Amino acid sequence: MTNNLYVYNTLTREKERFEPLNPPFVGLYACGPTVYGDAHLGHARQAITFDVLYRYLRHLGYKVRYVRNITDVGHLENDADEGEDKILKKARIESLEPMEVVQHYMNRYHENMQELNLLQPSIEPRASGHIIEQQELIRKILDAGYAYEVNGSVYFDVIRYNETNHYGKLSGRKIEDLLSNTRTLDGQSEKRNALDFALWKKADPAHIMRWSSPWSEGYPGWHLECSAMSTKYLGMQFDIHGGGMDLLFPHHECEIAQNMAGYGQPSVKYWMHNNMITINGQKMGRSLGNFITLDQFFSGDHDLIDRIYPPMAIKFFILQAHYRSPLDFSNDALQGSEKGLLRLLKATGEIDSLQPGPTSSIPVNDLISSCDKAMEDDMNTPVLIAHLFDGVKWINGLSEGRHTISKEDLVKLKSLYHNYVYDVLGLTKSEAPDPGKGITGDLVEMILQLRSDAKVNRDFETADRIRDSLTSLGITIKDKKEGADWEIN
RNA sequence: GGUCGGUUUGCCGAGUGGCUAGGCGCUGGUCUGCAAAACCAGUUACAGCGGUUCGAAUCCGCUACCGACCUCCA
Repeated sequence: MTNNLYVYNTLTREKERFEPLNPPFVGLYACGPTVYGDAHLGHARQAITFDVLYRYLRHLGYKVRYVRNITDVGHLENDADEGEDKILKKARIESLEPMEVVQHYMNRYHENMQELNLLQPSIEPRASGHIIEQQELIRKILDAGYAYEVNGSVYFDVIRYNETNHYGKLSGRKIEDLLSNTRTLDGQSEKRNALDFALWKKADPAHIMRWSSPWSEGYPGWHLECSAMSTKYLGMQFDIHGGGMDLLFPHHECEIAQNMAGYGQPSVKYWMHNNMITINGQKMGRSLGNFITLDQFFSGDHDLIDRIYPPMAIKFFILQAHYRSPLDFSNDALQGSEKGLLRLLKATGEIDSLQPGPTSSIPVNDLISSCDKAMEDDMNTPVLIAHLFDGVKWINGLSEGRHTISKEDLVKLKSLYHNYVYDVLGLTKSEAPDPGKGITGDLVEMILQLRSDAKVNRDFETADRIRDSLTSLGITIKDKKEGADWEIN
């Protein structure tokens, strides 16, 4: 199988030709959420980025196993030996069993992902279900001499590892710099070095989430689950590992170290990272408290949001920026995206009703190759979308008889839009609550019929009065040739 | 402080040496009883200074400003 796909590999900081280890199979692992709160716009970007990659690889003909984990064990609030597990904290605040918290937010996450029309991953492993695998990896790392046990906790020996490997090769750091910049935190006495990170933590008496192990009753370290689960489901070596840029260091750096130490080989061929979403120029994040959840977008229930934004508008907004660029949230930008999306979807739907002619007045093949090239160039969705908009002008022109298209080209054009708009980008017509049903809809239809009658009688005064009244009620009339359409604002 | 990245037209956002990115907005037009919607057209910017080059938003240097990571974070 051949392709011309190039992806930016964080490891080499270059765009590299994508060549799977075992074609036609592709292993894709993406870091999913820690389920202790509602998903926000940043989660959407991560999920959308790798959903499009998954869809695109499938479109190219690969058989992809897409693994996206759910972190349900919880991490500590900071890297010291104290702090509180986030899920535990949430459970305490909400008076729930930790697994109730996990289940609740996991369900909500899945709902949001479905609303964004994302495909379900092939496997969605949970950290809590892979304690044994994680312990086995700890055993391997201990046996290899890259970890040590202290008081029932096991730590990764970064200094030792760095003697034969480069700790920091993914994030472009040198261990000397890291050492000189490490902050002194309390409670690090157990570690030989501040850079060392936990593989297993002994649980203090108040810690509810705990499992038995050869070292202590405790819980796995913060970076271990991804190493253990990616290996279990994708093998010792796999093609792509993705996640948000904020996971680059230390999370992914630690993963690399764990895999090298435990399995003796690098696990990932291409590391891909999506950039952050910013709000007023600053990263949107849970720890910064400046995030807007997806449900808040969908319901319009947030001070910074002017109105309701349907899931597809959010998705299109994200796709109109390249995944490696930061993307700044604003109401204007979001509203612009929504309008553009409607235009694109409308034209895409119109292709089905186009009639072919003897010849084409538009270069369909050029459009196809431009679209293909955009995606091949590190999944450049904004450029792809720009080309699709060029085609929208043509489609409209075809509808209005300003252009002609051959039968052969029409088939190509149709499959181009279906492939990219629906299959690869995963856009759908927004499933807005249909106002055309129920008594409200019937009433509006009845009123519009009265107006229509008035128009036929050239009683425009009455017709306009009806329109003005409806407008003041927040109902917009859209007169068309076939009759009036309407929508509630 | 260290490392990395960014500064593009009213807004969002592509683009890496010469050719209009695109979307939204705005302006004009077509259609329509009028308006809206829809469609069409127009809307040429690249932080500052210096350098390389026949030619730079695009390469190099400096300055200013912004951000990310360095602690959990998509």
